[in-house]
Formats: sequence, structure tokens, C-alpha cells
Amino acid sequence: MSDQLTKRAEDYAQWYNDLVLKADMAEHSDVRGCMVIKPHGYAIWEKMQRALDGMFKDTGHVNAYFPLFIPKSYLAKEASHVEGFAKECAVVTHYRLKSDPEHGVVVDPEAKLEEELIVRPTSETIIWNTYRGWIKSYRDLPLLINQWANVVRWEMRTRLFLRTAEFLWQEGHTAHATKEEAVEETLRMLDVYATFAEEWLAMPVIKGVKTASERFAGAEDTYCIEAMMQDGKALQAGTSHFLGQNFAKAFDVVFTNKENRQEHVWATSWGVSTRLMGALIMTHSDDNGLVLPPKLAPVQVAIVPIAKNEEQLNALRAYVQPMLDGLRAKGITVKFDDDDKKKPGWKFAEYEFKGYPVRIAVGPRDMENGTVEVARRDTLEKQVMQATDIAEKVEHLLQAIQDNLYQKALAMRERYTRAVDTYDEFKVAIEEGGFILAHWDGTAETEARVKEETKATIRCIPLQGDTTPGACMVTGRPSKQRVIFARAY
RNA sequence: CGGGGUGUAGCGCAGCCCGGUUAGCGCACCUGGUUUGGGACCAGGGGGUCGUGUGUUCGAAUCACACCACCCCGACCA
Repeated sequence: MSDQLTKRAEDYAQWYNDLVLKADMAEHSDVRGCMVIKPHGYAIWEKMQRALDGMFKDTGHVNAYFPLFIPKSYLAKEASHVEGFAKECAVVTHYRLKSDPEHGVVVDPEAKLEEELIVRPTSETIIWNTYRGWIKSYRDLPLLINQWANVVRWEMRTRLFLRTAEFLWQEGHTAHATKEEAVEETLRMLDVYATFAEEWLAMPVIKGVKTASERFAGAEDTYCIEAMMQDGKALQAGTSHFLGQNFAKAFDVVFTNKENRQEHVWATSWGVSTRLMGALIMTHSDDNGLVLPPKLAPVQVAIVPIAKNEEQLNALRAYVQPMLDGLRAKGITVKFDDDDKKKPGWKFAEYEFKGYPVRIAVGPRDMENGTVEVARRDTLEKQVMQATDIAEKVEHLLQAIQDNLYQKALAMRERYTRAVDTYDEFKVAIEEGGFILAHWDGTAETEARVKEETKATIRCIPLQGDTTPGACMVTGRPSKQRVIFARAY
């Protein structure tokens, strides 16, 4: 870890790449665009999964699993869906290899598939094809299913966690008897995502609706949570789609209602991915490395003993044991690092770089005085504390860190969010970064023009906030409310 | 996929322009000893298809061509 991390101010993109690699979260694989998620990164993802999964269960959803492979023909059944995904699908054409003296192994031309399979870029088609058999009556509804899976989108340009060819995610797919119910579900899951982002990732988000041009392929409406990264760029952290009856019609999913009439069902889908790892990193981390909110840190507290010899180390083990018991009794995850092959200074640097929220150092001086040295990662402050009630003190400290990270991120977002009224002002503001609130006439033409001229896109039409009408900053035509423009990941 | 850059030990780099014995350096690693409150020190040691392939040459890390991977900028996207 002797190599330095690039400073954020110097090169933000490089800082991010360095950090992901050096904090041991992930590395590039030999396959273009794919990554290996390493234990330190995967442990964070597992904590995200556990929290989200609980929230899904609490809102009545159950998990299931659908196949990785989708018959090519399914994709074509929903017109805008195929248009959105066709360009980035991996296709399976054969099912067998054979050994070859020259090339080791080759595709067996005899083993060509009758119908080619695509590797799922998302699962709407295969799920709705399956739902057709499950849904007959209003009594079968609502159907509230989630799956945890990997998907593949053959992206041109990839970045660790933020955009990889294969990524991990969850995708919820629900079916409802009425439009109102489906819309309600769409918004409920958007709220779940927003709550998760704010309470677990300590990342403030703005809930909004996407414009038509940013909408999911096959959706009637796409809702999103948008977060601001430390470089002022926007990152879409989660989406929830109201799919109308598009997929029900494409896959002929009908149910008999209470009046004994046949109707197409109403659908939603919603997802968050390992992209959240990127969001987490870019929201809180600093030039000293990763900073993790305590609720998602795989290990919340690292305890480092400082001993000159084995005898002293044993004394420290005894000194620390009641603290370990006390912390664990409160459900706090602790690592007591008594590995004598590494020096304390090395451990301090390591835990700091990897984002452990709290580090406790204990040495002979502490044993004499009945104290410990507590360091917090978010502020880098160190404090000597009495060891009595240390579990309680640490519990409060972890909460304080969680709160502080959220408040810091929120303050940053507010500092870099501003309203402008003219296109000239806008062009200046967008160069400075952040979220720009401006009036827009609601047309795709204006949106495209702004994107073309400034590289900024409409991140969303916020669901909450100021709804005062005005005049479009570009055309002067009437606007119902300000929308959020930003450059985005 | 277009423009630019990089590829030499696990990591970071020098050597390449101007071809010539055994390819260096720092960190990391191994052994022994001294150390241990912010990435220890001394001594010894191990580790290389020089991204891959083809070509030029008596001889290629070095020259030429092709390919691959990664990074940055664009187009596309969660």
C-alpha cells in the first residue's frame, strides 16, 4: 500500500479507479468489461443485499430465480424493449466444443442451436412469458416477485462497478389487477430505494421521473433516485418502472376479473445493482482511501494491540476481551487484530485505507490508565477514552459517523444545486458541475439540444419540491416546473 | 467503434530513440537478528514467456507490421 492514491482534485476518475483496486474491492478480469469482486468489495455488497432483501420481504415480496438464457425470439415481442437492448446482447449459438489438435478446442459446428439464446440483459421477457402460466384470475394477483441475479450488457466502455459488461443486481417484477395498484407499487419501491440509500448508504437522493428519452425500454414511466457524486456529476442509483400493460400484451398475460371479464395485467419492474458500490465509494471516500458508512461496513471496529512482546500481548488480549464481548453483545462487528506479523502502524494505514469506520488502539499505557485510543475514519480524529462502557460509547460513535456522512453528503449536494433562468447562465453553471434546476418546455427537441450543446441531460423531473410554473430557459415556452439537469455517469 | 496514451517480477518504474554477454531499481516476498503508540532497521536470498504473434537481422525488451488488454476523450448505457 506504499503506492499513493491519486488525489481527487488532481484526477477524479483516476482516484476512483485507484481506490477500487487498492482498497481491494475489485479487479479487472481477463474478459473485457468484466470484473472480479474481491472479498472486501463483496462483503459490502452482501450487506447491501441483506438490507434490501429484508425491505423487499417487509413489503410483501418473495424471491425466485429465472434462467440466465432467454430465447432470442422473446426479446422481439415487445417493440421498444428489443430496440433498447438488442445492441448489447451476448448471444449463445452453440452448445458444444470439440478438441482440435491445432487450436486446443473449437466450437463444434454440428452443435448449432435451433434457436439462439441471449444472455439476459434484464428478465422482463422470460418472466412475463412465465407469468402467463401463473396468472389466471384476480385471485392470483398481485404477484410480487424479486430475483437476485447477474445480467450481461455488452457495453462499449466499462468502469469497475459503475458500468461492467456483467453485473449483479436484483430485479423485482410484479403483476397487478389495476393500473392504480401498479403505479402505487412502482412508487412504493422507489421509496424503498430512497430509504435504503439514505439510511444505509448515507447518500441523499432525489426521487423523480425520467423524461421520455431516458425511460426504460418498454416502460410507461421510469422513476429514479439520483445522487450527486463528489465531482458534481449525477449518478442514477436505482430505478422503478411502471410498465403499464406493455409486457402483458406482448406475452398475452390476462386474468379474469371479478366481473368475469378478461383483462391484461398491469406490471412494474425495479432494480438496483452493484453500481451502488460505485455510488457508495464516490459519495464518501477521500484522499486517504475508502470511507464506509458503519451500517454497510463489513467490519465496524478494528482493535489493534500494541505490544513489545508475547507477554504484553497476552495481557492485552485479556484487557480487550470484555470489550469484544460488550461490542459483540450490541451486534457490532469487531476484528481484534493480534497478528504479530504486521506492525501497528501498518495496520492503522490498512484499516484507514479500507474504510473501517472505527479503530481502537490499545497498548501498555492504556492498560495502566484504563483507557483506549479511539480513531474515527470519517473525520480522522483520535481520542483517548476511558475503557468503561466502551461498547456503548462506540455504539454512539458509529451512529454519529453514519449521521455525519449523510449530513456531509447532503451539504455538498445543496452547495452544488442551484436554479438558473436563462440558457446563458445555464451554460456557465453546468461547467461548474452539480445539479441545475431549470425550466424546460417538455419537448424531446429541447432536451436533445441541451445535451448536444452542453453534455448535460435531464436527470429527472423531481417528485417533491418547487412546482412553480415558468418559462423554458431555452425556448421561452411554458414549463410546469423546474427539472434537474446535470452531467451524469 | 473512432482519436490519443500505456503495456518490462505481485505493485510502481528505468532501459527502447542509437539492436550486442548474465535486463536493472524502489516497494512487496523469503531467511536470520534487532524492533513494535501512524506503513521499522540491518544482513542475506528468491522471483522475468520484456502484453501476444509474425517479420527484419548473425543477434530483438530495443526496429517493422498485425493483434490483444488497460487508461483517457467521444458515441452508447444502470
